[in-house]
Amino acid sequence: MDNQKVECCDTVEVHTELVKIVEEKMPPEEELYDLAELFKVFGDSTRIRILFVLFEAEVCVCDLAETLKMTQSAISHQLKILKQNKLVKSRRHGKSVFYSLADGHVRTIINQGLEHIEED
Amino acid sequence: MDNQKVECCDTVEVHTELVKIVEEKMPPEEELYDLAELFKVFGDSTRIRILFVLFEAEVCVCDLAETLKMTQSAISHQLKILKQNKLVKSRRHGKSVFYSLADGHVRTIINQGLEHIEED
DNA sequence: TTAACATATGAACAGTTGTTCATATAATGA
DNA sequence: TCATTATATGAACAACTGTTCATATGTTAA
Repeated sequence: MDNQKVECCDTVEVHTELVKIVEEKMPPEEELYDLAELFKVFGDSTRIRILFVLFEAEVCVCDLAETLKMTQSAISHQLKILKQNKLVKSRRHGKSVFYSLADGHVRTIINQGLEHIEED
Repeated sequence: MDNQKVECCDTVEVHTELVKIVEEKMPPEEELYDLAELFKVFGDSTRIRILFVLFEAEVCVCDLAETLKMTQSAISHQLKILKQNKLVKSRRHGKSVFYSLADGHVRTIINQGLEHIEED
């Protein structure tokens, strides 16, 4: 099978090879969806800012609201999304609920993102 | 300044310390916006699937469309977004335009994401 | 030039998202 | 119990996003 000489886009047979390779390596549909869902969570600057605060300390909701100059409700809604996606965890102490980072992936992912945008 | 005994949310003074620390470490507004913008690009399963194909090979638009079973137009629109954010680069060869990954951060970011969602 | 093929793009539409507002739930102390 | 404080949440609304459709641009060969 000499697929070097094949020109693009008017062929029928040769691309089946690419399709086969891709189908082997591509994660299943559900995993792709979850992956996109995860990155969607990082794709909002309010949530990014919340994560940056949590890089520094374990913080309660109203302190987050005050620090980021946003309403308690807006912060609370976003914290829910962060928690659903296991990027933060929470702990109740009296009337307050304290949030902190769930694991190290959060830092790694954000740092890789920063490296990318700082590149040029 | 004994800020250990301070209870949450009814204080005025002590939180200024947190605010100060956060303001020091938090990237500037524009950078946060760009960072969120970058992750937004990863936050769509069509674009994720395009990137997974490009992990395997340099591919032209119509092959991407065929492989992913989507219209050429839809793929083209998404490639534009990927290119604007410097995740892919392109090269024209005759009538076709071949796309490939722009740099290694793409793989790293996606792999970190996969690790996170596969964790539990 | 003209026809045919490959890709890019603008407009439109439906579906999604983030914030606000009002209100509910939860914990504490009097 | 009741009032107060802290947090969570549902509904509504405006803003944004991804796909489709029609069409434009770009390249090649005849």
